[in-house]
Amino acid sequence: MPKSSNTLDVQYTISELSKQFDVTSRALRLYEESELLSPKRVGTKRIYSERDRVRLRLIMRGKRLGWSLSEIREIFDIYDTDSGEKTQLEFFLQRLDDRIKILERQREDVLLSLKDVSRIKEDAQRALEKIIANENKLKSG
Amino acid sequence: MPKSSNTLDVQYTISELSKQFDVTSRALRLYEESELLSPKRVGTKRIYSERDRVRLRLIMRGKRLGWSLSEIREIFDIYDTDSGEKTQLEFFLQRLDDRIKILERQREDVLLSLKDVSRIKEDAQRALEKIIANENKLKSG
DNA sequence: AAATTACATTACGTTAGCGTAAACGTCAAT
DNA sequence: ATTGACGTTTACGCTAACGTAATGTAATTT
Repeated sequence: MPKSSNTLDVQYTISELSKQFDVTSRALRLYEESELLSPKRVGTKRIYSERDRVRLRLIMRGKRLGWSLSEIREIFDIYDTDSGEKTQLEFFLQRLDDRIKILERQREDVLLSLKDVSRIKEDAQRALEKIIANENKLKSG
Repeated sequence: MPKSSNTLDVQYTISELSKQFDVTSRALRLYEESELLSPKRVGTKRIYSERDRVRLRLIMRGKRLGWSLSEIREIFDIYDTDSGEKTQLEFFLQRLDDRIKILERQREDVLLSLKDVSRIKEDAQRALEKIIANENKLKSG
């Protein structure tokens, strides 16, 4: 029976990954130092797995939402905790609830901002149309 | 005829405002230096208006979404631009579209994160319930 | 009068998140 | 054998967004 791995055995070099996500290798090394990524080594060279790629996507998402690296790590810790014990699970659930609250706040904030900005845009568009209409009037008149 | 002002003539001291929004006065002074707030002075003391309060709320919202002070200022600039000219209006609309794109990206990111975290929470809850069920079994058995 | 309170300015300190060399190793292609 | 392309570590530099004195002033309170 061949060794079957459910996680695809794809590999990436540091430059491949940095191109894919448009980050510098410096950043990738920092994320590793911050324990967000954990590439294997072949000699001295870093080899990133599919798992690392998935995590990097989550890192970038977190960054777009303004989270710090340590906040992102907290979330990864939650993902990883093997929660066999009851007390650990309860603590774990508490932290999840905290995160959800923050996310819901962010959702609200985004929606409000979108609303504001869209309103301004409509105003501006109307103003622009007025100017254009006026220009046409002058031409034809 | 008395001078009527549509904007309420409420006033706030720096400490009032900092308590209301739970920020330090140092931060408020920094926001002023960054041209996000523009309190009047009575002697040397800062007097904040209702407009400042509204802006501070927007600042805090922006911060929760991870925006830098200069990004927030960009938005305020958009709010403020008096767009009488066509070219200015067009430029203005372009920047609004940029903002909207970023916001929509953020909205998507928040929703994806909420989805992820909620799934993890459900898993954890199921695991916890299993443990509790097992405890009860042991007690009654 | 003395002390407290609330504000002000000035300026140095701190942390996060990288950017940017410098100096070196490794391997394939010319 | 040399040149590039790609990788490594080490380490100093930089900006943003405040924190944190230190010191001063003006108005109240005791």
